[in-house]
This record gives sequence, structure tokens and C-alpha cells, in this order.
Amino acid sequence: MSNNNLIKGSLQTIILKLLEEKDRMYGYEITQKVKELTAGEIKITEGALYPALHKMEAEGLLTTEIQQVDNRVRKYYSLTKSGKAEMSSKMNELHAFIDNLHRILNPAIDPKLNL
Amino acid sequence: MSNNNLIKGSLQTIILKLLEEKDRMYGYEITQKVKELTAGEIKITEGALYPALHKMEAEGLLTTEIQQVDNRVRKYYSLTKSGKAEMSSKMNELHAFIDNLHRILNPAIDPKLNL
DNA sequence: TCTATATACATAAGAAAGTTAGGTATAATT
DNA sequence: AATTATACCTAACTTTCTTATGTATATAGA
Repeated sequence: MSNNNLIKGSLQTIILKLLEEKDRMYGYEITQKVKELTAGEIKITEGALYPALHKMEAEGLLTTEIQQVDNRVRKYYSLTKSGKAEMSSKMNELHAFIDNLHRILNPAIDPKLNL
Repeated sequence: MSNNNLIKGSLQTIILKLLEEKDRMYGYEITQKVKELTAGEIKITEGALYPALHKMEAEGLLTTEIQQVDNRVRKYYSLTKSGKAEMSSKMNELHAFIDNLHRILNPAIDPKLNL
């Protein structure tokens, strides 16, 4: 019923970073973790998540391990060596991008000074 | 020869905000302003910019005024009332999104404390 | 003079990364 | 019995960008 808006290109970075913080995660767990961390403001849709995970596995950034839990299948993902390198790289890119966004969007004079 | 990477959805916000800071701007001027503010790190491509400007004009966010300068045509864009409202809205969304990104990507314990 | 660069607009084909909607299946709750 | 939660998946479509191309004038350099 509602829109998440604005992830656009940061989903891979989010996945990589979460998997650096926690060694093994499965898809559904990632969606719940993001929902929890953002108080429900960002909801990763399954239509975005699963194709992204498959793509990253195909690129060699992630490895998988299937596990049976309570008669249900879970597919756990972990970072490869190359995935760890990609994580660092993407985090740097994202920080640089956000810094640049601030340079563009923040008025020259700090608006807080005008209060 | 090089890639800008990572704008994805923030271009409209950038255009709206620049036009709030400076009443009238033309397309080429916007590309130069962004390049200048980010020390060349973000380059708005024309293939992204012009369609975005046309779309925003069609949506009633921008109005245009064509002007002749040195035998060359310039198309100046300005915010409409609705464009100003959209600017505020998009800025809020973007700030909220960046805050959420920080919540997801920043480790629970401030890394600066580990230095 | 010719060429390249800068200024200034524009479009079109294709790729990338989402949304929305659907499907399968088990477990737990109402 | 029906709904919600858990857990995976895909396919059609849309949005937004990249890359490439086109037009035209002005200026600077070889």
C-alpha cells in the first residue's frame, strides 16, 4: 500500500555491509533486519532482494549454504574474499557520494546559523 | 571515459534545490554548477538532465523562458509554486533516507571510538 | 585555416535497478 | 477455517540512468 522510495543503487551496499557485520544471513532475515534498524521506514521488497542476491552470487561476491530449519529451507549467504573487497569499495563510494550530495544541497551558509 | 555512478533518484532533488537557491538557471549551467560544487566528482550527463527537466516541466514543477544570448539559445528554468513544495518534500525524503542509511550502515559501536 | 574545445540544446537505444503482482510451501495464531 | 508469519522464487513493467548521436555557434590554438 505504501512506497519505500529511494534505495536506488544502495541495496547491494546494504547487503554487503550487513553480511560483514553478521557472517551468515538469509534473505528474509535481511529484510527484517533493515526494517528493524529503520523502524519500518525502509522495507526491502523481495522482488528487489532475491534477484540482487542471485546476481551477487553469480558475480562471486557471495556464497550460499542451504539449511533445513523446522522443515523449511533457508539459504544462507556469506561474503567471499572478493565480496569483502567490494563491500569496502562500495562503502567508500557511498560515503563520497553522500558528501557530494551535502555539498550540492546544503546552502553555503549553514541554515542552523539563521535560526 | 569515466563513470559518475550513484545518482539514482536524487537528480530531481538536486535540480529543485539548485533552483531554489538561484531563481533562474539553464540546463548547461546546472551541469557546471554541480561539477563545480563537487570538484568534478559528480557530472550530470545531458542524457539524464534534459529528459528530467522536460518531465518536471510537464508535471508543472518548472516553467521555462527562452532567451537569446550571443546568438545562442538558452532555456531558463524556474520553480513553480508546486515545484517549491516538491522541493521541500524531496529534501525531507532525502534527509530521512540518508539518516536511515546511516542507521543501517554504521556499526552499533562508533568506529571512531576504536581508533 | 583547420581542429578541438566550450557552450547550448535535444533525442533515442539500451542497461540497471527498482515496483508490483503473482506463485509455492510450512508453521503458528486467531 | 482463515489469516499472518516465515521462506523461497520469478516475470512484467516502470523509472532512471548511460552511451551515443545530432544540431549549432563561439573561441582558442596549432
